[in-house]
Amino acid sequence: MTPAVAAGGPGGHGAGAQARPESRGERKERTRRAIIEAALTLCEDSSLVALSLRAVAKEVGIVPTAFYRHFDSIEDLGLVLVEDSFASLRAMLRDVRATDPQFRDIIDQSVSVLVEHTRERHAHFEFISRERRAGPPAVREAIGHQIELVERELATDLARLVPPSWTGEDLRVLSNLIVTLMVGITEALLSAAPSEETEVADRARTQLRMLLVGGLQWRSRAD
Amino acid sequence: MTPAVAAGGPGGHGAGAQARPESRGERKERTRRAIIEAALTLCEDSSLVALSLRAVAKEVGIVPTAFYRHFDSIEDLGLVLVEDSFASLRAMLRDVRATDPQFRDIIDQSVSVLVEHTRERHAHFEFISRERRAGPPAVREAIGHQIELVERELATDLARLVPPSWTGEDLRVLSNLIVTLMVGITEALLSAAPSEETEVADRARTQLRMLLVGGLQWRSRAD
DNA sequence: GATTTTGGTGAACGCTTGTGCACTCAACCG
DNA sequence: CGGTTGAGTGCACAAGCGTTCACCAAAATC
Repeated sequence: MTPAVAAGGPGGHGAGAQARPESRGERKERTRRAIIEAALTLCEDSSLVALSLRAVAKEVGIVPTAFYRHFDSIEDLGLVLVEDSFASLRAMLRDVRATDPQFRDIIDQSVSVLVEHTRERHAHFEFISRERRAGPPAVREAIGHQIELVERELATDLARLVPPSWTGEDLRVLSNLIVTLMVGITEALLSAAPSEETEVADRARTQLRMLLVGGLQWRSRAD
Repeated sequence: MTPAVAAGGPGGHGAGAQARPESRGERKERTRRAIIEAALTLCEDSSLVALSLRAVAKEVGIVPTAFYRHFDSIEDLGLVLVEDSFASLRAMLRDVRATDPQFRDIIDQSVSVLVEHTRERHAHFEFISRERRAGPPAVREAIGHQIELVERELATDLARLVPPSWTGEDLRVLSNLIVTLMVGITEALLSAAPSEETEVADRARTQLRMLLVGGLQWRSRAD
């Protein structure tokens, strides 16, 4: 028993080897998290579809069969990873929205937040970007669904920034355009060396400005 | 011997079993193509990193070891698939450029060409889209390099369409923006049901218009 | 304190995997 | 015609795979 779930890290926050009992539920949750983290790490340079249950188990330090106490299959695990990753993404969106809305330039702020979160939750963003197209069908679907939700939310946000003449369809088209570009920017950020990072970010700011100028003008001209 | 490379399909174009000799080189090329095609088909619903040499061999109808007569490894095969796929993409770009340049709307034409080629070379475009992020490192790099080349070519094309005040940097930023959007549109097209296809295409046209209006105006305003 | 629950164990199964090696036999070439 | 070449074969191996099953011991429950 007692799996080698190192999980948290070396220090923890209690130096003394106090070793308080730790309930069964806590322990289970701990190895569960360890499995999730191991999977995220291991599939980083391949894909979920190439990830083996045994490799995950070995990384965590449990026997392969113990895996089934937590997940039915790798695909099942994948769906949890989708949720986890989109939790990160939504945390980022919250940060974006939290920036002072009457600040001179929303774009500068948003890109900065994106850069920061991409660096901090690198594995999560890479996971989404990779499995969105290469993952098992169910995972691909789940990711697609989540992105669509984000798109819809952005559309309602945009409604407050554009002329009232815009239709819902117009909003969805622009929203989709922005999300598509943001995905592209994020992917560029992910495969950029640390030194190229600010270069990519600056380019992204310019591009978003180009896009917003066009998006807003396009419609008001067509009225 | 005599592998079961069905390759072409049932009918062929010569009904009589004339069976002319076929040189050794021809035969080798034929199974080589069969391997490439089989790999493209098999990794369609997973990824190169999950593709097994044996599965490819079985699909082609040869014994696993015969694979090595043509490729060193799956990754080696992958690099060939990259070249093949980008041959398709470049054929598309040629078609795009071939559309009458003084035609009223380049965008409408370009999207139509994109839709057509995406349908026709579905497997190639899916391959690029998937392996670009999920493939073996060498494959990812090769794809990234090819996309960068396309980006540069587009930049020189754009130079003839924008005010002469634009710098090379401006051109590259806009080019990158357009390519990023086109990649996004292609991916939307790939995962769209046939019935949604024209809807995605219409949206794409609107988005490209938004983007070009913004891109061109943004710079002339900043002068 | 006795009983049930349950996360983790370890051996075993039937497959698939990549790769090595000795082989065949038809196309090729001198 | 005789010798060489090389695409494809067939077997073998060790390693890895997902999954099964009976089992254990500690936590949880009664």
